[in-house]
Amino acid sequence: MSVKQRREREKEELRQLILKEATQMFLKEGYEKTSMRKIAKRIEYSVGTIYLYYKNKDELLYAVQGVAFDHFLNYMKPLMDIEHPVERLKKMGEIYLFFSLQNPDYYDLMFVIESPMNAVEEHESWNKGEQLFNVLKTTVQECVTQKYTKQTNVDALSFMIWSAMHGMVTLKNKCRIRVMNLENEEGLLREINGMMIHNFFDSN
Amino acid sequence: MSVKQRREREKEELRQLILKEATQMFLKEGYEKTSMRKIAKRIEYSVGTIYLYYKNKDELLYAVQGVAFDHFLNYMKPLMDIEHPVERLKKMGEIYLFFSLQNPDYYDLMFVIESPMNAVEEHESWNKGEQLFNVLKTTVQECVTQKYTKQTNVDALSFMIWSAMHGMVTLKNKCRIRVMNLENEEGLLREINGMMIHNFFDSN
DNA sequence: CTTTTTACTGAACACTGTTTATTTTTGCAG
DNA sequence: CTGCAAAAATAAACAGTGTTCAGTAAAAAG
Repeated sequence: MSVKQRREREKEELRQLILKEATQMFLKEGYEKTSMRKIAKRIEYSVGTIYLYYKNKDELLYAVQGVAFDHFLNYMKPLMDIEHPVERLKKMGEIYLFFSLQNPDYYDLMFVIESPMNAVEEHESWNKGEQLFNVLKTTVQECVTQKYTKQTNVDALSFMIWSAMHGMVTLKNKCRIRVMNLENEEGLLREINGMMIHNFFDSN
Repeated sequence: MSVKQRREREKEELRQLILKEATQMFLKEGYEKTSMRKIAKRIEYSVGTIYLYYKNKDELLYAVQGVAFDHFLNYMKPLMDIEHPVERLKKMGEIYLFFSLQNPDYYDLMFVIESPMNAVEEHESWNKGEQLFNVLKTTVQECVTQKYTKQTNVDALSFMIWSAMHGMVTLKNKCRIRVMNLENEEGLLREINGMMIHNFFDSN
Protein backbone atom coordinates (compact mmCIF):
# COMPACT_ATOMS: atom_id res chain seq x y z
CA MET A 1 0.00 0.00 0.00
CA SER A 2 3.02 2.22 0.27
CA VAL A 3 3.09 2.75 -3.46
CA LYS A 4 -0.40 4.13 -3.55
CA GLN A 5 0.46 6.47 -0.71
CA ARG A 6 3.55 7.72 -2.42
CA ARG A 7 1.63 8.32 -5.61
CA GLU A 8 -1.01 10.19 -3.73
CA ARG A 9 1.61 12.29 -2.01
CA GLU A 10 3.25 13.05 -5.33
CA LYS A 11 -0.07 14.13 -6.79
CA GLU A 12 -0.68 16.36 -3.83
CA GLU A 13 2.80 17.82 -4.22
CA LEU A 14 2.15 18.72 -7.84
CA ARG A 15 -1.21 20.19 -6.86
CA GLN A 16 0.57 22.34 -4.33
CA LEU A 17 3.28 23.28 -6.79
CA ILE A 18 0.68 24.49 -9.27
CA LEU A 19 -1.07 26.43 -6.52
CA LYS A 20 2.14 28.00 -5.29
CA GLU A 21 3.34 29.12 -8.69
CA ALA A 22 -0.12 30.25 -9.77
CA THR A 23 -0.44 32.30 -6.60
CA GLN A 24 2.88 33.99 -7.24
CA MET A 25 1.96 34.73 -10.82
CA PHE A 26 -1.54 35.98 -10.01
CA LEU A 27 -0.04 38.35 -7.48
CA LYS A 28 2.73 39.54 -9.74
CA GLU A 29 0.91 39.86 -13.04
CA GLY A 30 -2.74 39.75 -12.06
CA TYR A 31 -5.36 37.14 -12.72
CA GLU A 32 -6.23 38.13 -16.26
CA LYS A 33 -2.67 38.41 -17.51
CA THR A 34 -1.62 35.06 -16.10
CA SER A 35 -2.39 32.45 -18.72
CA MET A 36 -2.62 28.73 -18.17
CA ARG A 37 0.18 28.23 -20.67
CA LYS A 38 2.47 30.54 -18.73
CA ILE A 39 1.77 28.65 -15.51
CA ALA A 40 2.45 25.39 -17.32
CA LYS A 41 5.73 26.67 -18.67
CA ARG A 42 6.76 27.80 -15.21
CA ILE A 43 6.14 24.43 -13.56
CA GLU A 44 7.60 22.68 -16.60
CA TYR A 45 4.54 20.65 -17.45
CA SER A 46 2.21 20.89 -20.40
CA VAL A 47 -0.97 22.93 -20.26
CA GLY A 48 -3.21 19.92 -20.17
CA THR A 49 -1.67 18.68 -16.95
CA ILE A 50 -2.98 21.64 -14.98
CA TYR A 51 -6.47 20.66 -16.03
CA LEU A 52 -5.93 17.25 -14.41
CA TYR A 53 -5.50 18.99 -11.07
CA TYR A 54 -7.82 21.97 -11.40
CA LYS A 55 -11.01 21.87 -13.39
CA ASN A 56 -10.40 25.26 -14.95
CA LYS A 57 -8.86 28.66 -14.33
CA ASP A 58 -11.68 29.69 -12.00
CA GLU A 59 -11.12 26.62 -9.84
CA LEU A 60 -7.49 27.64 -9.60
CA LEU A 61 -8.55 31.11 -8.56
CA TYR A 62 -10.67 29.72 -5.74
CA ALA A 63 -7.64 27.87 -4.41
CA VAL A 64 -5.53 31.01 -4.60
CA GLN A 65 -8.29 32.96 -2.86
CA GLY A 66 -8.05 30.45 -0.03
CA VAL A 67 -4.36 31.22 0.28
CA ALA A 68 -5.10 34.94 0.28
CA PHE A 69 -7.77 34.69 2.98
CA ASP A 70 -5.46 32.62 5.16
CA HIS A 71 -2.83 35.28 4.73
CA PHE A 72 -5.26 38.00 5.72
CA LEU A 73 -6.57 36.06 8.70
CA ASN A 74 -3.02 35.68 9.95
CA TYR A 75 -2.61 39.44 9.94
CA MET A 76 -5.73 39.70 12.07
CA LYS A 77 -4.64 37.21 14.71
CA PRO A 78 -2.76 39.62 17.02
CA LEU A 79 -6.04 41.51 17.40
CA MET A 80 -7.46 38.87 19.70
CA ASP A 81 -5.10 39.99 22.44
CA ILE A 82 -6.71 43.42 22.63
CA GLU A 83 -9.28 43.40 25.39
CA HIS A 84 -11.15 46.63 24.75
CA PRO A 85 -13.47 46.14 21.76
CA VAL A 86 -13.25 49.75 20.59
CA GLU A 87 -9.48 49.63 20.69
CA ARG A 88 -9.62 46.34 18.88
CA LEU A 89 -11.89 47.83 16.24
CA LYS A 90 -9.57 50.71 15.65
CA LYS A 91 -6.55 48.45 15.34
CA MET A 92 -8.54 46.19 13.03
CA GLY A 93 -9.09 49.11 10.69
CA GLU A 94 -5.42 49.94 10.75
CA ILE A 95 -4.45 46.38 9.95
CA TYR A 96 -7.07 46.21 7.20
CA LEU A 97 -5.66 49.31 5.57
CA PHE A 98 -2.07 48.20 6.05
CA PHE A 99 -2.63 44.78 4.58
CA SER A 100 -4.74 46.01 1.68
CA LEU A 101 -2.37 48.74 0.63
CA GLN A 102 0.67 46.49 1.01
CA ASN A 103 -0.97 43.62 -0.87
CA PRO A 104 -3.32 45.18 -3.39
CA ASP A 105 -3.20 42.05 -5.51
CA TYR A 106 -4.18 39.71 -2.70
CA TYR A 107 -6.95 42.18 -1.97
CA ASP A 108 -8.15 42.11 -5.54
CA LEU A 109 -8.28 38.35 -5.59
CA MET A 110 -10.36 38.27 -2.42
CA PHE A 111 -12.74 41.18 -2.75
CA VAL A 112 -12.77 42.66 -6.22
CA ILE A 113 -12.39 40.04 -8.92
CA GLU A 114 -15.63 39.24 -10.59
CA SER A 115 -15.50 36.09 -12.62
CA PRO A 116 -16.59 33.17 -10.48
CA MET A 117 -18.43 34.16 -7.31
CA ASN A 118 -21.68 34.71 -9.09
CA ALA A 119 -21.95 31.19 -10.41
CA VAL A 120 -20.78 29.08 -7.52
CA GLU A 121 -22.68 29.13 -4.26
CA GLU A 122 -20.69 26.93 -1.95
CA HIS A 123 -16.94 27.23 -1.86
CA GLU A 124 -14.18 26.95 0.67
CA SER A 125 -12.71 30.37 0.01
CA TRP A 126 -16.20 31.75 0.49
CA ASN A 127 -16.36 30.38 4.02
CA LYS A 128 -13.02 31.92 4.81
CA GLY A 129 -14.40 35.28 3.74
CA GLU A 130 -17.30 34.77 6.10
CA GLN A 131 -14.88 33.88 8.85
CA LEU A 132 -13.05 37.13 8.26
CA PHE A 133 -16.23 39.17 8.39
CA ASN A 134 -17.20 37.49 11.64
CA VAL A 135 -14.04 38.77 13.29
CA LEU A 136 -15.41 42.25 12.65
CA LYS A 137 -18.97 41.45 13.53
CA THR A 138 -18.04 39.86 16.84
CA THR A 139 -16.09 42.91 17.87
CA VAL A 140 -18.90 45.24 16.90
CA GLN A 141 -21.30 43.04 18.83
CA GLU A 142 -19.13 43.47 21.92
CA CYS A 143 -19.11 47.22 21.45
CA VAL A 144 -22.90 47.26 21.29
CA THR A 145 -23.36 44.91 24.23
CA GLN A 146 -20.96 46.86 26.37
CA LYS A 147 -22.68 50.11 25.38
CA TYR A 148 -19.72 51.73 23.70
CA THR A 149 -22.05 53.01 20.99
CA LYS A 150 -25.56 54.33 20.67
CA GLN A 151 -26.14 52.14 17.64
CA THR A 152 -27.97 48.87 18.05
CA ASN A 153 -27.99 47.34 14.57
CA VAL A 154 -24.88 45.17 14.58
CA ASP A 155 -25.25 44.17 10.94
CA ALA A 156 -25.61 47.74 9.78
CA LEU A 157 -22.73 48.98 11.88
CA SER A 158 -20.42 46.15 10.85
CA PHE A 159 -21.21 46.51 7.21
CA MET A 160 -20.80 50.26 7.31
CA ILE A 161 -17.31 49.90 8.71
CA TRP A 162 -16.39 47.23 6.24
CA SER A 163 -17.80 49.27 3.36
CA ALA A 164 -15.91 52.37 4.32
CA MET A 165 -12.67 50.41 4.57
CA HIS A 166 -13.30 48.52 1.36
CA GLY A 167 -14.30 51.70 -0.42
CA MET A 168 -11.20 53.55 0.65
CA VAL A 169 -8.94 50.70 -0.33
CA THR A 170 -10.43 50.13 -3.75
CA LEU A 171 -10.67 53.80 -4.66
CA LYS A 172 -7.03 54.08 -3.69
CA ASN A 173 -5.88 50.93 -5.44
CA LYS A 174 -7.82 51.66 -8.60
CA CYS A 175 -6.50 55.20 -8.62
CA ARG A 176 -9.92 56.85 -8.41
CA ILE A 177 -8.75 58.75 -5.36
CA ARG A 178 -6.62 60.82 -7.70
CA VAL A 179 -9.54 63.09 -8.48
CA MET A 180 -8.97 64.52 -5.01
CA ASN A 181 -5.46 65.73 -5.79
CA LEU A 182 -4.12 64.83 -2.38
CA GLU A 183 -0.54 64.90 -1.21
CA ASN A 184 -0.71 62.12 1.35
CA GLU A 185 -3.36 59.67 0.25
CA GLU A 186 -2.57 56.87 2.68
CA GLY A 187 -2.41 59.28 5.57
CA LEU A 188 -5.93 60.41 4.85
CA LEU A 189 -7.18 56.83 4.86
CA ARG A 190 -5.76 56.25 8.32
CA GLU A 191 -7.20 59.53 9.53
CA ILE A 192 -10.63 58.52 8.35
CA ASN A 193 -10.41 55.21 10.18
CA GLY A 194 -9.87 57.07 13.44
CA MET A 195 -12.54 59.60 12.57
CA MET A 196 -15.14 56.89 12.06
CA ILE A 197 -14.35 55.05 15.25
CA HIS A 198 -14.47 58.21 17.32
CA ASN A 199 -17.77 59.25 15.85
CA PHE A 200 -19.58 55.99 16.26
CA PHE A 201 -17.97 54.73 19.43
CA ASP A 202 -17.24 56.15 22.81
CA SER A 203 -14.45 54.26 24.51
CA ASN A 204 -15.34 55.10 28.10
CA MET B 1 -16.56 73.32 -49.20
CA SER B 2 -19.86 71.58 -48.58
CA VAL B 3 -18.42 68.25 -49.54
CA LYS B 4 -15.70 68.40 -46.91
CA GLN B 5 -18.30 69.30 -44.33
CA ARG B 6 -20.51 66.39 -45.26
CA ARG B 7 -17.56 63.99 -45.08
CA GLU B 8 -16.67 65.31 -41.70
CA ARG B 9 -20.24 64.92 -40.53
CA GLU B 10 -20.33 61.38 -41.85
CA LYS B 11 -17.13 60.55 -40.02
CA GLU B 12 -18.53 61.97 -36.84
CA GLU B 13 -21.70 59.97 -37.34
CA LEU B 14 -19.77 56.74 -37.63
CA ARG B 15 -17.72 57.70 -34.58
CA GLN B 16 -20.94 58.18 -32.68
CA LEU B 17 -22.39 54.94 -34.01
CA ILE B 18 -19.38 53.00 -32.77
CA LEU B 19 -19.62 54.73 -29.41
CA LYS B 20 -23.32 54.06 -29.11
CA GLU B 21 -23.12 50.38 -29.96
CA ALA B 22 -19.96 49.86 -27.90
CA THR B 23 -21.67 51.48 -24.91
CA GLN B 24 -24.64 49.18 -25.24
CA MET B 25 -22.44 46.13 -25.56
CA PHE B 26 -20.14 47.11 -22.69
CA LEU B 27 -23.20 47.54 -20.48
CA LYS B 28 -24.83 44.34 -21.57
CA GLU B 29 -21.88 41.97 -21.71
CA GLY B 30 -19.19 43.82 -19.82
CA TYR B 31 -15.97 45.38 -21.04
CA GLU B 32 -13.88 42.20 -21.14
CA LYS B 33 -16.42 40.09 -22.95
CA THR B 34 -17.07 42.67 -25.65
CA SER B 35 -14.56 42.09 -28.39
CA MET B 36 -13.65 44.51 -31.12
CA ARG B 37 -14.78 41.97 -33.70
CA LYS B 38 -18.21 41.74 -32.11
CA ILE B 39 -18.56 45.51 -32.16
CA ALA B 40 -17.48 45.53 -35.79
CA LYS B 41 -20.01 42.89 -36.69
CA ARG B 42 -22.76 44.83 -34.95
CA ILE B 43 -22.09 48.07 -36.83
CA GLU B 44 -21.52 46.08 -40.02
CA TYR B 45 -17.99 47.28 -40.63
CA SER B 46 -14.73 45.40 -40.48
CA VAL B 47 -12.61 45.37 -37.33
CA GLY B 48 -9.94 47.59 -38.78
CA THR B 49 -12.41 50.41 -39.32
CA ILE B 50 -12.94 50.85 -35.60
CA TYR B 51 -9.22 51.44 -35.25
CA LEU B 52 -9.53 54.34 -37.69
CA TYR B 53 -11.85 56.07 -35.23
CA TYR B 54 -10.50 54.91 -31.87
CA LYS B 55 -6.84 54.21 -31.27
CA ASN B 56 -7.58 51.02 -29.34
CA LYS B 57 -10.05 49.37 -27.01
CA ASP B 58 -8.97 51.49 -24.05
CA GLU B 59 -9.61 54.67 -26.02
CA LEU B 60 -13.09 53.36 -26.71
CA LEU B 61 -13.55 52.69 -23.02
CA TYR B 62 -12.64 56.27 -22.20
CA ALA B 63 -15.33 57.49 -24.54
CA VAL B 64 -17.89 55.15 -22.99
CA GLN B 65 -16.82 56.30 -19.53
CA GLY B 66 -17.62 59.80 -20.63
CA VAL B 67 -21.13 58.68 -21.53
CA ALA B 68 -21.49 56.97 -18.17
CA PHE B 69 -20.35 60.00 -16.19
CA ASP B 70 -22.75 62.22 -18.10
CA HIS B 71 -25.51 59.82 -17.25
CA PHE B 72 -24.60 59.86 -13.58
CA LEU B 73 -24.29 63.63 -13.50
CA ASN B 74 -27.78 63.90 -14.92
CA TYR B 75 -29.10 61.87 -12.04
CA MET B 76 -27.47 64.29 -9.65
CA LYS B 77 -28.92 67.44 -11.21
CA PRO B 78 -32.19 67.56 -9.21
CA LEU B 79 -30.05 67.80 -6.08
CA MET B 80 -29.19 71.39 -6.75
CA ASP B 81 -32.71 72.44 -5.85
CA ILE B 82 -32.30 71.25 -2.26
CA GLU B 83 -31.34 74.20 -0.11
CA HIS B 84 -30.31 72.51 3.11
CA PRO B 85 -26.86 70.95 2.64
CA VAL B 86 -27.48 68.08 5.05
CA GLU B 87 -30.73 67.21 3.31
CA ARG B 88 -28.92 67.45 0.02
CA LEU B 89 -26.19 65.15 1.27
CA LYS B 90 -28.67 62.55 2.36
CA LYS B 91 -30.52 62.67 -0.93
CA MET B 92 -27.21 62.49 -2.74
CA GLY B 93 -26.46 59.23 -0.98
CA GLU B 94 -29.83 57.87 -1.91
CA ILE B 95 -29.37 58.79 -5.54
CA TYR B 96 -25.87 57.35 -5.53
CA LEU B 97 -27.17 54.05 -4.22
CA PHE B 98 -30.14 54.05 -6.55
CA PHE B 99 -28.11 54.76 -9.65
CA SER B 100 -25.34 52.32 -8.77
CA LEU B 101 -27.63 49.43 -7.99
CA GLN B 102 -29.79 50.09 -11.03
CA ASN B 103 -26.80 50.46 -13.34
CA PRO B 104 -24.07 48.22 -11.97
CA ASP B 105 -22.40 48.09 -15.34
CA TYR B 106 -22.20 51.84 -15.78
CA TYR B 107 -20.79 51.90 -12.27
CA ASP B 108 -18.15 49.34 -13.10
CA LEU B 109 -17.05 51.28 -16.13
CA MET B 110 -16.66 54.45 -14.11
CA PHE B 111 -15.25 53.33 -10.80
CA VAL B 112 -14.07 49.76 -10.85
CA ILE B 113 -12.49 48.81 -14.16
CA GLU B 114 -8.75 48.74 -14.01
CA SER B 115 -7.10 48.66 -17.37
CA PRO B 116 -6.40 52.21 -18.46
CA MET B 117 -6.50 54.77 -15.67
CA ASN B 118 -3.04 53.91 -14.46
CA ALA B 119 -1.33 54.71 -17.70
CA VAL B 120 -3.01 57.87 -18.85
CA GLU B 121 -2.87 60.98 -16.76
CA GLU B 122 -5.06 63.45 -18.59
CA HIS B 123 -8.38 62.38 -19.97
CA GLU B 124 -11.79 63.83 -20.50
CA SER B 125 -13.66 61.14 -18.59
CA TRP B 126 -11.25 61.75 -15.73
CA ASN B 127 -12.34 65.37 -15.48
CA LYS B 128 -15.94 64.32 -15.42
CA GLY B 129 -15.17 62.07 -12.48
CA GLU B 130 -13.61 65.02 -10.73
CA GLN B 131 -16.68 67.09 -11.51
CA LEU B 132 -18.82 64.43 -9.89
CA PHE B 133 -16.70 64.35 -6.77
CA ASN B 134 -16.88 68.12 -6.52
CA VAL B 135 -20.66 67.97 -6.26
CA LEU B 136 -20.12 66.02 -3.04
CA LYS B 137 -17.25 68.11 -1.80
CA THR B 138 -19.10 71.38 -2.28
CA THR B 139 -22.05 70.13 -0.28
CA VAL B 140 -19.81 68.88 2.52
CA GLN B 141 -18.04 72.23 2.50
CA GLU B 142 -21.39 73.95 3.03
CA CYS B 143 -22.18 71.63 5.91
CA VAL B 144 -18.88 72.49 7.55
CA THR B 145 -19.17 76.22 6.94
CA GLN B 146 -22.72 76.32 8.25
CA LYS B 147 -21.65 74.29 11.29
CA TYR B 148 -23.86 71.30 10.70
CA THR B 149 -20.99 69.06 11.75
CA LYS B 150 -18.20 69.05 14.28
CA GLN B 151 -15.77 67.86 11.63
CA THR B 152 -13.52 70.36 9.93
CA ASN B 153 -11.56 68.32 7.41
CA VAL B 154 -13.65 68.62 4.26
CA ASP B 155 -11.45 66.28 2.27
CA ALA B 156 -11.57 63.57 4.91
CA LEU B 157 -15.28 63.88 5.42
CA SER B 158 -16.05 63.88 1.72
CA PHE B 159 -13.85 60.94 1.01
CA MET B 160 -15.23 59.00 3.93
CA ILE B 161 -18.75 59.38 2.59
CA TRP B 162 -17.73 58.50 -0.92
CA SER B 163 -15.77 55.48 0.32
CA ALA B 164 -18.65 54.16 2.37
CA MET B 165 -21.01 54.52 -0.59
CA HIS B 166 -18.55 53.05 -3.03
CA GLY B 167 -17.73 50.23 -0.65
CA MET B 168 -21.36 49.32 -0.13
CA VAL B 169 -22.11 49.38 -3.82
CA THR B 170 -19.14 47.29 -4.89
CA LEU B 171 -19.51 44.72 -2.12
CA LYS B 172 -23.13 44.41 -3.14
CA ASN B 173 -22.52 44.29 -6.87
CA LYS B 174 -19.64 41.85 -6.59
CA CYS B 175 -21.69 39.64 -4.30
CA ARG B 176 -19.29 39.89 -1.35
CA ILE B 177 -22.17 41.11 0.79
CA ARG B 178 -23.49 37.56 0.68
CA VAL B 179 -21.25 36.52 3.56
CA MET B 180 -23.67 38.47 5.75
CA ASN B 181 -26.64 36.27 4.89
CA LEU B 182 -29.06 39.18 4.81
CA GLU B 183 -32.66 39.16 3.71
CA ASN B 184 -32.93 42.70 2.48
CA GLU B 185 -29.51 43.75 1.23
CA GLU B 186 -30.52 46.95 -0.50
CA GLY B 187 -32.59 48.04 2.47
CA LEU B 188 -29.56 47.82 4.68
CA LEU B 189 -27.54 49.99 2.32
CA ARG B 190 -30.14 52.75 2.50
CA GLU B 191 -30.32 52.43 6.26
CA ILE B 192 -26.58 52.88 6.51
CA ASN B 193 -26.71 56.02 4.40
CA GLY B 194 -29.12 57.57 6.87
CA MET B 195 -27.10 56.28 9.80
CA MET B 196 -23.95 57.93 8.56
CA ILE B 197 -25.55 61.27 7.89
CA HIS B 198 -27.21 61.39 11.30
CA ASN B 199 -24.01 60.52 13.07
CA PHE B 200 -21.78 63.01 11.36
CA PHE B 201 -24.26 65.82 10.79
CA ASP B 202 -26.74 67.66 12.88
CA SER B 203 -29.37 69.25 10.70
CA ASN B 204 -30.47 72.00 13.11
C1' DC C 1 7.42 -9.72 -19.86
C1' DT C 2 2.81 -8.42 -20.94
C1' DT C 3 -1.25 -6.03 -19.66
C1' DT C 4 -3.70 -2.48 -17.53
C1' DT C 5 -3.96 1.68 -15.36
C1' DT C 6 -2.42 6.22 -14.62
C1' DA C 7 -0.07 10.52 -16.00
C1' DC C 8 1.11 13.44 -19.28
C1' DT C 9 1.52 15.70 -23.83
C1' DG C 10 0.76 18.73 -27.67
C1' DA C 11 -1.99 19.71 -31.45
C1' DA C 12 -6.46 21.53 -32.46
C1' DC C 13 -10.57 24.71 -31.81
C1' DA C 14 -12.59 28.93 -31.38
C1' DC C 15 -11.64 32.90 -29.61
C1' DT C 16 -8.93 37.68 -28.34
C1' DG C 17 -6.54 42.86 -29.57
C1' DT C 18 -3.92 44.91 -32.97
C1' DT C 19 -1.32 45.89 -37.43
C1' DT C 20 -0.74 46.27 -42.31
C1' DA C 21 -0.85 45.47 -47.26
C1' DT C 22 -4.48 45.60 -50.40
C1' DT C 23 -8.73 46.87 -52.39
C1' DT C 24 -12.68 49.77 -52.80
C1' DT C 25 -14.90 54.05 -52.70
C1' DT C 26 -14.96 58.92 -53.22
C1' DG C 27 -14.04 63.75 -54.99
C1' DC C 28 -12.25 66.50 -58.32
C1' DA C 29 -9.55 68.36 -62.42
C1' DG C 30 -9.13 68.04 -67.24
C1' DC D 1 -17.16 61.08 -68.96
C1' DT D 2 -12.32 59.76 -67.85
C1' DG D 3 -8.11 59.45 -65.18
C1' DC D 4 -6.08 59.91 -60.91
C1' DA D 5 -4.97 60.89 -56.26
C1' DA D 6 -6.62 60.71 -51.67
C1' DA D 7 -9.37 58.78 -48.31
C1' DA D 8 -11.81 54.90 -46.28
C1' DA D 9 -12.69 50.20 -45.54
C1' DT D 10 -11.24 45.57 -45.75
C1' DA D 11 -9.26 40.89 -45.18
C1' DA D 12 -5.55 38.46 -43.75
C1' DA D 13 -1.95 37.82 -40.60
C1' DC D 14 0.36 37.74 -35.89
C1' DA D 15 0.75 36.41 -31.40
C1' DG D 16 -1.80 35.51 -27.83
C1' DT D 17 -6.05 33.35 -24.83
C1' DG D 18 -8.94 29.07 -22.19
C1' DT D 19 -10.13 24.54 -22.97
C1' DT D 20 -10.48 19.80 -24.91
C1' DC D 21 -9.05 15.34 -26.39
C1' DA D 22 -6.73 11.68 -29.14
C1' DG D 23 -2.58 9.79 -28.53
C1' DT D 24 1.74 8.56 -26.11
C1' DA D 25 4.81 7.46 -22.37
C1' DA D 26 5.54 5.80 -17.80
C1' DA D 27 4.50 3.21 -13.90
C1' DA D 28 2.13 -0.53 -11.37
C1' DA D 29 0.03 -5.02 -11.36
C1' DG D 30 -0.42 -9.63 -12.86
